[in-house]
Amino acid sequence: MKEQAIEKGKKEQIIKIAQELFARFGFAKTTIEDIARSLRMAKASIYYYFRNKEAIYEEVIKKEGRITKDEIIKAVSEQETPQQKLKAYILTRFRAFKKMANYYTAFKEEYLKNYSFVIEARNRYREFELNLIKNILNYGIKRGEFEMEDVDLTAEAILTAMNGFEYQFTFDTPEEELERNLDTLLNVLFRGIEKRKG
Amino acid sequence: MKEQAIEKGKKEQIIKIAQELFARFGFAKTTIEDIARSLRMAKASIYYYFRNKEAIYEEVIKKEGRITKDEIIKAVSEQETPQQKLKAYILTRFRAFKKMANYYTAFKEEYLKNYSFVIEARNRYREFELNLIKNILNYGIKRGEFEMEDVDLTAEAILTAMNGFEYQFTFDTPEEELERNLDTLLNVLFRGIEKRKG
Amino acid sequence: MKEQAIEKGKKEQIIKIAQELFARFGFAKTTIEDIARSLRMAKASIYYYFRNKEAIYEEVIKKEGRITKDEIIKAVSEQETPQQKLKAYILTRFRAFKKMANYYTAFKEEYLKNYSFVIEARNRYREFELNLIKNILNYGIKRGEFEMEDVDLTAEAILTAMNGFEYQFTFDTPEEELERNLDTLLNVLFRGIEKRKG
Amino acid sequence: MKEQAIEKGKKEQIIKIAQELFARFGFAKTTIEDIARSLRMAKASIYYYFRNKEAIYEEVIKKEGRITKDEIIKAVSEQETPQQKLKAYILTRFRAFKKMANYYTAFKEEYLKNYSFVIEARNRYREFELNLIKNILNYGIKRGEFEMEDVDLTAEAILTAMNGFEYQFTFDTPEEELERNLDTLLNVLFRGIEKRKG
DNA sequence: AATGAATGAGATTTCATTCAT
DNA sequence: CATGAATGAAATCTCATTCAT
Repeated sequence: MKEQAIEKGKKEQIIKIAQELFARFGFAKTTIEDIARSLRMAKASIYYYFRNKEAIYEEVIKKEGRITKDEIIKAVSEQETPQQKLKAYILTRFRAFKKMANYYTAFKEEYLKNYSFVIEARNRYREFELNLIKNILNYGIKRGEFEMEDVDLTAEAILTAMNGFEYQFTFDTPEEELERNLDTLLNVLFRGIEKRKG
Repeated sequence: MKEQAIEKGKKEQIIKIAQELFARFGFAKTTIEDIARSLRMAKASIYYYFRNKEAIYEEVIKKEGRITKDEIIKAVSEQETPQQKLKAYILTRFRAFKKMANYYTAFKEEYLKNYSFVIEARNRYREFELNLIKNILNYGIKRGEFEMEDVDLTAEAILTAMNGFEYQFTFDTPEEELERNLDTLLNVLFRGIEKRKG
Repeated sequence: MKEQAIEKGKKEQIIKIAQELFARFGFAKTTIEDIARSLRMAKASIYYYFRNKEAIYEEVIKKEGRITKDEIIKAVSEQETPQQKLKAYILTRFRAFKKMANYYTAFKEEYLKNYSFVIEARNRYREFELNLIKNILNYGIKRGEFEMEDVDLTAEAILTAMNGFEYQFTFDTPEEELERNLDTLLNVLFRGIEKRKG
Repeated sequence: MKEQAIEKGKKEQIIKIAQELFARFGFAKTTIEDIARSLRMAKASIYYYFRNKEAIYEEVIKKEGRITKDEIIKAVSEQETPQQKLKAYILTRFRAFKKMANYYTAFKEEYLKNYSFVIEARNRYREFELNLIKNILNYGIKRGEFEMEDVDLTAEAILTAMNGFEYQFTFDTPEEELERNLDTLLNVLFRGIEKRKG
């Protein structure tokens, strides 16, 4: 039972720390030195495990993507009604992104988009989310709870709105405020704001 | 009638170019050299007009904030119904952000938030938007077109959803697709997705 | 009358020092730091004048090529007989290469041949020398002093032999020894080593 | 009968690979990692067999020197006439150097000359060659085939010319072209280029 | 008002070498 | 024997900033 067992591998440690630092300071402003210092390693040692800075970033992005998806799938499947599923999806997504800041940021910063793995990740993720939402909507329609003209377009519109949520989290909005906000949003989503005639 | 009149001031030119470059490559990845080269100036000359790189950024942010607000106010006031006003607001905001990428990005990147002027700008802008939305909602209620439990919360929820739109634009979604998407979003916003019983 | 007048330009100074250092330690073993220190400049200042290390090397090679050719042309044209011309060519070439070690080395080291400018330089130079030798040989033939089966092949053979001279200089053979050696070589070149029958 | 018997010793394997790599990329540009990777060994394992990089190089040089000399001696002794011996010497030397690039390069690169074993090798080799040539020349004189004023100087001149041949091989001249070139060179060497009066 | 020149500080990366196992 | 891991030292290169003119 070595210490490594606890340390779960230097490579993972590096990814873990890098994840935090990239999230806090961005890719360009996080230095290899920063990462090494955080781990009490020599700068050169990082290069034993990773080809270069970009390679670390790639791993971070992939890891965050994997976890984000897993968490969302789990949370959604645990819910019964389509309304609850939608809420679980949004909330989990929000909480995930809060932890997975890099994943999110990678899709934003123009210069990061030069990296092909960023584009791929972003496309795959969009596909994943769109499918998830469509599934929930169809499930709701089958259960007679939802009705809408075009499922695909509605899914896209919802995804768009959801992306607004990520925006919020960058500012450390307290969890409670967010949940309240989310409820209102869902209310609007389910019932609209227009007066129901008759 | 100096040449400056035509050139509308070197300072403004610098801001203009910086705006573009920051938008494209981010603050950290845009160099003073880049800015100078684009203007066919010497790097050192930039420092005649600006204390440092950060100062240029500050001006860019302020300018973008001013313009964004102006454009939104104008577009909203030109519309008649609250629905139209909301649509105009979202669309204008979207188009503005497309041009004012820095304004938007500044609010995202963690390390940029160390700059106090970024925080201030972001707070002021949030206030501005929240007020605008509330005004539209109240206007809709007064006209008997909208109904909702809590105007403040609904305004926040809408703002949140709107932020999702900014997210989209980073990926050069074609305008037509966006407008269609917006219509669906507005439809959901106005009428919800839940089946109307009876 | 500025100091620069005497200093004949920092760029040239850098080339001059780099030329010496590259000659002494080779391209790989000469550092930018070495060059900067020799000039009492900051390392970064070198980069003000040159894009990178390779760019300095390129200039050094070009300069040495230019000077080498000029010196050879001058020396050869000052001589009257073809024998004297050949001797002048070889001797000047030798002395030039002694000073222009980089030019010579560039053609040797395998990894330097990755640089296209090295290949170009080497080809251009070979062409130059081959033409020069052919001209001298033809001149000798016209004057009735030389005879040979094939001028082109002979020129190539002589060039090959001449390249042997470069080899010597790397070991700081004293000039007098070399001149004596050269005379013997020329003697062999002119008269051969085979016994003349009859 | 261990596996080592087949592998003829790890040490020799290392030398063999190092020989190739040094030849291709030069001493400075060949890394221990390169050598290890080529052998599918760990970098650290190299240090079990060799004190340091320089020690590998020393062995490479020594090995190449040994083989080069052996091959030359063998080739020369197999020929009958002094002319044939000279040709055999030059051709074998050329072919040897083609394979033994390090041996040759070591004598060139300034910074390698800091290593005493390089200087020694080079001196011993020069002595070896000079003696060989002198022997051939004397043999030719005894047989009444050669005549020359000073055997020692002529030997040095020939050696010098021979060195030109090494220069060629760096550029992958095809064998056939080289042999043709060599014949012309030998022709000049034997009979000179001056017109034979009478 | 403008800039050429220069630089300090720091970033990424490379590599020979060591050491514990 | 062999090697995974680690690192010091150094190399290349970048860039915001300063300064003299």
